[in-house]
Amino acid sequence: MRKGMLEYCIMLLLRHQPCYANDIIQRLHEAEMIVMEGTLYPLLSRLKRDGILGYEWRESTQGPPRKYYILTDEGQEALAQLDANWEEILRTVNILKLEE
Amino acid sequence: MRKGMLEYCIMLLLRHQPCYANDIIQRLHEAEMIVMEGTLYPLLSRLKRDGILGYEWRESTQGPPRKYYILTDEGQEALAQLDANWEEILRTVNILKLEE
DNA sequence: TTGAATACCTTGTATCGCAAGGTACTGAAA
DNA sequence: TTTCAGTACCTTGCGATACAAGGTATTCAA
Repeated sequence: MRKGMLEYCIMLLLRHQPCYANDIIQRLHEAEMIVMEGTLYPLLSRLKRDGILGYEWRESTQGPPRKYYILTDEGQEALAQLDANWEEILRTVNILKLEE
Repeated sequence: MRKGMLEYCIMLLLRHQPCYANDIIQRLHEAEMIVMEGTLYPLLSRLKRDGILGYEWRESTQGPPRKYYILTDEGQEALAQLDANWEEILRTVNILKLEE
């Protein structure tokens, strides 16, 4: 059921501050959503390719450098559309739950 | 984004009264969710095969007989689980939307 | 210089939803 | 009585998403 929600959640997460993959996994985990590495990396690459996300390399104190992703302006517009979709799904489920 | 939501919505719809395919399409449409025939029929067949749904044939005043589906007892239990999943997704999105 | 930790990425598989097309029953018009 | 439009059910092929498993590369300390 979480299918398709991941992209929305990641865009919400990256709308204000940049994160690299392990940040994202951890912060989603804190928000009670589990995501696998093998799911996340291809998704980030796709969103970058589509212009939704940008990234910059940053040095790490320990280990190799990290790719910090953040939402682009185009991504902000796409996020507004997803917000609308989410509201629609909320309405649908609420209507169905209230029906007898 | 609606991926995986369809199954939940259909189970909500069939928890109280039986419907056949066109009923389901129309009632989901009223709840602002569009679903195609080619999506619905395989999904109903799968849920039947998994014991989530049952059906009975009913004569129609016009046209061929209809398959009226309804949620089984096992389906009610599965629905309770999906309700819990849905609440979790609500929590996740709310947490992410409130973050700065 | 070797190994553990960290980080990024790829490949193969399963599932879901859609578009397109097909089968079958009914009743009314030609 | 034959034909046709309407209704209802179903299948096949395709693209997209998520996961499991495995692979590559960098860093630092033993």
